[in-house]
Amino acid sequence: MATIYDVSKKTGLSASTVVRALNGTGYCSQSSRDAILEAAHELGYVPHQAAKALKSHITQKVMLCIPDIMNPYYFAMIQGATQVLDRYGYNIILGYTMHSPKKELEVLESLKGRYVDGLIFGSFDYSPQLIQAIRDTDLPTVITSFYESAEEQDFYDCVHVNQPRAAWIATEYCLRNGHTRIAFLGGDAGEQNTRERFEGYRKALEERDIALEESLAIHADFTREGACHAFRSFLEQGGECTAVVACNDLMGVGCMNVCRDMGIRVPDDISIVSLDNTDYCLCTDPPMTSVDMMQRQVGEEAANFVMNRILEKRRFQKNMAFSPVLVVRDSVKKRN
Amino acid sequence: MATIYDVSKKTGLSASTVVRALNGTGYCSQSSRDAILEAAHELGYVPHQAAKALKSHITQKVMLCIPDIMNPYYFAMIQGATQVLDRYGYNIILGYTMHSPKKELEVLESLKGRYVDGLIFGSFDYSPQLIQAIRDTDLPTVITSFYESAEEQDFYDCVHVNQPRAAWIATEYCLRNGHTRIAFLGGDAGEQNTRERFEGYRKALEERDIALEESLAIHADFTREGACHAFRSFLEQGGECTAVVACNDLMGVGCMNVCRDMGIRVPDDISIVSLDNTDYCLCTDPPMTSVDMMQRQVGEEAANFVMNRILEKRRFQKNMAFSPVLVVRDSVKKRN
DNA sequence: CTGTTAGCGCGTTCAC
DNA sequence: GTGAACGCGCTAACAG
Repeated sequence: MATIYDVSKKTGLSASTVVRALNGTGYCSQSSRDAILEAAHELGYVPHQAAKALKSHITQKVMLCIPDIMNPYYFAMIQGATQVLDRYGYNIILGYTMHSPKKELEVLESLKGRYVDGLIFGSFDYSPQLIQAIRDTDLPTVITSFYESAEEQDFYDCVHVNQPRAAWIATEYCLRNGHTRIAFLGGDAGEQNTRERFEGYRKALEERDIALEESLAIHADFTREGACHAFRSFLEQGGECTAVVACNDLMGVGCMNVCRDMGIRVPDDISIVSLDNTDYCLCTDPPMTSVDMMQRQVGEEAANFVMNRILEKRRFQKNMAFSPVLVVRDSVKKRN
Repeated sequence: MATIYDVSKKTGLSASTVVRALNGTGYCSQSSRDAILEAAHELGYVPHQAAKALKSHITQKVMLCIPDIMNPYYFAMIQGATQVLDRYGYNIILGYTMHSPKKELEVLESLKGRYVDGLIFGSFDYSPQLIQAIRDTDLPTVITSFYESAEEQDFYDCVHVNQPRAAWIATEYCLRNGHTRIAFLGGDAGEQNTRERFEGYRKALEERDIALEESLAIHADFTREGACHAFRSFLEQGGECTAVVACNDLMGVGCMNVCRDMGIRVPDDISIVSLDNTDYCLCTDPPMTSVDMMQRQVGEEAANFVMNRILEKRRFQKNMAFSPVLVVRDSVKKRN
């Protein structure tokens, strides 16, 4: 591997001149610059990243931390973030926390090794402990959820989609179509994510003076299999509803699977709305009505925000909220 | 951020003793070790990755290069690779080549900056130029396809699934079920991936003495939208078939979409088999019969192979081929 | 068993 | 304009 010293030797110029020419920083005559650029090219010189990072504290890497790689929710986000970071010459390091708080803390701890310049962090559940761990990394960070801190914070930004509103939109759409017995299919009730979405569901019902029924809240685990199991149990135990709000597409698909297996027609017997609007919605029959959670945009803006903090050394906080958008397809029936 | 010098100062021992204690390399008395470990813990010492990499040439990172983040084909592969690498304390850097040969070369060029220890490289099309570029990185590499070189090679391994066989299995399954007019829905005919799969399709027909019909080979682009468009054109222009072998699930779903829109029943009117066996197959109605391409296993073994090269400094070549497995669901009808 | 020393490749003074 | 010299934090001889 060629170093600046090889270029230096080849051109007869000093190493520091080589650096100045290559980085376009400081004085360098045109002729020297030309000679250096040519020599560097011939030698296939590429700066050694570790050396550069050690000296300049710039790694050109951002960690993108997500709870679940197999969840399609994150694909568009990864894609959006990747494309923006790529424009800045930045690479993504994947942090995979496997939906585990313990693993999340481990990953954050490892970040103290300073191998990234910034962090985009997605979690299902922002505990105070987690926020503290994020703060301890002392890294420009964007979290893809909204976490209001008690204190004035200036170490992280929030780029997120209004979760309660997404569930509200889905529920309200069912209500508007004449449904009143609407089941809520969510994840673990203890997690922020599910709590927020449930809140939107609750609010929509309340606004229309429809009593919340404990038994209509079904808790699964954000997977298709889990939803199948939970929704089947619900029905087998005599649960009745004319519509389901599923907290993600995977669970919406699970519902559809159960309906098909049990001979229940969608949307004639049961209507289904899910949240996420991934490509899964286009595979089902009927195509599934879903609330777009703007994942690509979240990924893009999160990347823009970290890069802004990194490059401009911005210290004050910026938050951005996207409003989710209902995408109507054919899985909801109008009742009279 | 704490350094070994901080630990050194705090314990009164020299920096090298600190290193020996921390890395468990070389002599160090028990009492010194205890003092050092405690001090390191108190200071929250984490070794600086860039410094470590500069000195030891170990980055603890592997690049995983893929052509398309939104293609579900790769999710399981990423997941498999991530989990194995995680066990070794290695991180994944995502290389996203956007299905572009130019971008592939750019990414490989950047790797000369030595910011990873190894490379897992997926491509739709291994050109000699690409292979040369991979060789030029001089990095332990695994490609997720089989590329037989003219020379004896020792710089990369192949972990892949037998592509012609996958298409052969899909086609043969249709034939076994009495179909003879079987359409082939592939990607760009110039790409290795499509060529290989077409070869399996061709062979299956040949074995049963069924003439290959030019017009039954439909070329799209591996996306759902592209497949919709191509398959619809095929039908509208009078194309006739009783079965379709789609080169990936996305395209299989596209076919199903078209059939639904045109009032064609699956599998009664047209049978569909796809390759990949991602979760999309479980969303469709009927569930789609597909050939499992063992992506998780490919990811896992690819990771094991790179790690083996990195840690054991293995130089000779190892190749591993997985046989694809047919997963029968309900999208193929038996004809008599 | 421990400490001193000398780089890894690069960026940044600071003299010239 | 240019080059010499130093240090980022860590590792690996080597001498003690």
